Amino acid sequence: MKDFKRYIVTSALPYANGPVHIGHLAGAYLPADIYVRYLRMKGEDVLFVCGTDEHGVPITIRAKKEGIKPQEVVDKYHELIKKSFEEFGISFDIFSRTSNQIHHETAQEFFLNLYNKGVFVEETTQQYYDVRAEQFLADRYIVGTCPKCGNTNAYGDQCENCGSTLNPTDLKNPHSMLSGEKPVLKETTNWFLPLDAMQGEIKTYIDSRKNWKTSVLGQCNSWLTQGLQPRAMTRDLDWGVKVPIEGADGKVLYVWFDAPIGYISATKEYFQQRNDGRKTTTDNHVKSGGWEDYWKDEESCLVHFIGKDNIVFHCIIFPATLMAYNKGEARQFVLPENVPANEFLNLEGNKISTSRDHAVWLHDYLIDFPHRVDEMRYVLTSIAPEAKDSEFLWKDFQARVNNELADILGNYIKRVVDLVHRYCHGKVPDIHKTRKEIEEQFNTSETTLLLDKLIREFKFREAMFEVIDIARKGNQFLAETEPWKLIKTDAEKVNEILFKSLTTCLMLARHLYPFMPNTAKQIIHQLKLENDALDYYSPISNHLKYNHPINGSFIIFNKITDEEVEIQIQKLEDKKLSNAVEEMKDEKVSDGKAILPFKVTTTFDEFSKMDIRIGTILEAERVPKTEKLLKLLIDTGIDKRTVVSGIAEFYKPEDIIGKQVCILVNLAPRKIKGIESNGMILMAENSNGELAFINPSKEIDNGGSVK
RNA sequence: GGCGAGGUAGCUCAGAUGGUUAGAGCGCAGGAUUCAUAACCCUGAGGUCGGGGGUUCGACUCCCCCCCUCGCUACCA
Repeated sequence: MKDFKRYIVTSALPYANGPVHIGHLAGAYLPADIYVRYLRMKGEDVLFVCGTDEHGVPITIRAKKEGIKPQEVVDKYHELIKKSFEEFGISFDIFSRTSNQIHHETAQEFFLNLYNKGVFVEETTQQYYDVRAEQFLADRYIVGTCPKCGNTNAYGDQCENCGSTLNPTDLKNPHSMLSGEKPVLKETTNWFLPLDAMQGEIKTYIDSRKNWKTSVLGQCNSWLTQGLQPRAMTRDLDWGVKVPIEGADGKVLYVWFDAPIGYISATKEYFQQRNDGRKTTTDNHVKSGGWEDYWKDEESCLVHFIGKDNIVFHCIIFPATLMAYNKGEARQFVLPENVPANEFLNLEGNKISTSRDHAVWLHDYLIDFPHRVDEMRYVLTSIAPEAKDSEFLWKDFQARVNNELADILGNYIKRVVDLVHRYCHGKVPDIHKTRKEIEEQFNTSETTLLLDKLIREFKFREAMFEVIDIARKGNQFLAETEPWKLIKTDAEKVNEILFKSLTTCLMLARHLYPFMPNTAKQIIHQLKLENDALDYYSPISNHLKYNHPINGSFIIFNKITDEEVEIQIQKLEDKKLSNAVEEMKDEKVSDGKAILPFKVTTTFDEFSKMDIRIGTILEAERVPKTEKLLKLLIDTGIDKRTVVSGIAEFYKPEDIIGKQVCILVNLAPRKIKGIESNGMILMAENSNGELAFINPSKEIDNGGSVK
C-alpha cells in the first residue's frame, strides 16, 4: 500500500431523525475510531470528521407527525447522537451537522461549480403534486398500495412491509399524506448528474481499487454492469440546501448530493474553529494547516467508513461528483482510497429495526451499564460484521465480557500488579542487565508488526484478538515460570519475570488503546504512569523505571450477572409483544383508515366508455420468471383473448379454469413480460391487499355486459 | 427473476494462487495449580466444510445445478 502523508477519515453521517444503536456503532463508528486512534498513536497526520445528516424527507415527516419544526427534530437528535458518541469514546475531531451555514455554502458552491461547467442534464419530468396542499409530493409523502405485497400503507419510495424499493408511480391508488387527495402528475424541472455518460471514468476508478473488500467491489461492479443511470440531484422540497440558481424556488439539493459534501464542510468548519481559537483541545495529530491539504492533495488518504447500504453513494455517486468538480480545476479533490463498508449486525436473531424498536440504543445502554463502554466496544469489535452479517446476543455479550475481559485480560493485570506488591514491595524491580534486551524484543515483536498490517487492512476483529492474546500469553508465562514458587529459591529470577510481566502490561495498554481507550488508561493508572506512557515510540525505560512504585490493584472488569442480561433480553421480548399488540390495533384502525377516499366525481359518459364484460377463464398458466403474473385465456363471448394479470399470489392456475370474471375489454393492449395483454381482469381488494375475483352471482353468458 | 455477498465444530468466526491427519476463541469433559475476579494453566471430545453432480492423481478451495440468509434491482393496466 502506498505511503500517505496524511489521512482524512470519515464515518457515515448519522441521520438526525432518531438515536443511534449498536448496529450503527459496530458498522461505521467503532472501526473508524479504532483506525484513527491507531494512526494517531503512530504519529500519523490524521483528521477524523463526522456529523449529523439533517436534510431529506423523513425528517420533515417526523416533524409533521410530532407537530414541531424540522429544525427542532434535528436539534434534538443532533445533541443526543453527539453525546452518545462522546460517551462511547468515538474520537471525532469534529462532529458537525449539515444544517450549518458553512455546509449550505459548501454544498451550494459544489452544485454551482458543476452547474457552470454544464455537467448537469436538465430534465423536466412528471411528478406527483398535491393540488390542495399546493406542493410537489416527495416520494415519502405518497401512500398507496404496494404493487408487490399489497400492503395498503406503502410509501412512494419504499414499502416497509415487504421492503421493496418503489417509485411513486408504482403505487396503486396513490394518495397524498398531506391532504388525503389523489395527487396529480405535474411537470417539474430537475438537474440530473449524468452518471451514464461518466460510466467510463467511474469504471476506470473502481477497477483501480484492487484492495477493496470483495463485497464492496462486487456491489460496485453490479451497478456498473447494469449500466449507470442519470440521477436527479435536486428535489422539490422546502427542507434542505436551496438550489442556488434562478428559477429554482422551492427546490433543494438531493440529500445524497449534499450529505457526502458534509464531510468536506465539516473539515472546513474544523479549521474555522481552530483559527478562531474555538477549538480548545490540542489536536496534535492534525498536523496540516487547512482543509484543502486533506482533500486536495494526492498524498492524502481518504477513507470512508460506512454500512453496506451506503456503498453506491460513497463508491460511485460521490466520486462521480468529485470527478465532475475536478474538471478544469487547479487543485484536484482526492477520490476515496478505500471504503471499508461493513455488513449488518443482527440482534437476538432478528434484524435491528428502528421502527419496531428492536435495537440496543446507545443512550439506553449507557443508563443500564454505566461505565461499561469498553465492554461494548470490545464485544462489538469482536463480532463486527466485517465480511458477513453477524449476530449480537446478550448471552454472548455476557460470556465475552466475563470469560475474555474479566478472566483473561482484567485478571492478568491484577495478577501482575498483586505479584509485584507481594514479591517486589510494589516497586518496579531492578534487572538492569536484561532490560534493554526485553525492550527491544517488544518493539520489534511479531505482534506489533502483525497488528500494523491487520489494522491497515481494516481487520480489526483479528487485530483485537491478537491483543487479547498478549494477555493470554502473559498468563501462560506466569503459569510456566511460577514466581510464587520460585520466590523461595531465586528472588533474582522472580524480579526478571515480574519486570517482563510489567512490560507486557504496558505493551498491552498501548496495543489496547485504539480498541479500549478507557481500559488502556486504567492499566496505566494501576502502573502509576502518566498517559504519555501510551505513546507507541516512547521507550519503556522512561516509564517503568527502577524502584518506580505502582498503585494498588483494582478490578477493571466486573462480571456481568445473569440477571443483568436477562433484563435486557426481557426488554426486547416485551417490545416484541407490544409491537404485536400495536400491529393488531393498527390493523383494526386501518380497517377503517385504509379505505381510500372516494375519487373525484365523474360522469355517466365517462363511465360508459368502460366496456366491462363477463368472460370465462379457459386457460391459465404462470408467466415464467415472475412471482405474481398469470397468463390467462379468456372467452369474452366475442373472442378469445390473452390477458396477463397480477394474481398468481392468490390463485393457482388449475383452480381458476372455468371461472367467470369481469373483464375490461376495451383497455389499450399492453405488453407485459413480452406477452401482449388485451384487457384487465377486475378484482376486489381488501385492506391486506388480497385480491378476489368479481363474478356474477348466477351464471351469465360470456360477453354479458357489466353496467 | 437478475446481480452482489454469504452458508465451515453447540456458539462467534479464520481458512493467498486446489495437496499430508480442516483451524482459533468461547462453551463442554477430564487433569493440574493456588500469585490472581472459584480466576489462570494443560489435555481431550466435537465438523460427510448448505445439498447434488462434474473436472482432477487429489477440492472447503475450480466448473454446473439446486436450497437457504442478507443487500441492490425488476415485472405485476
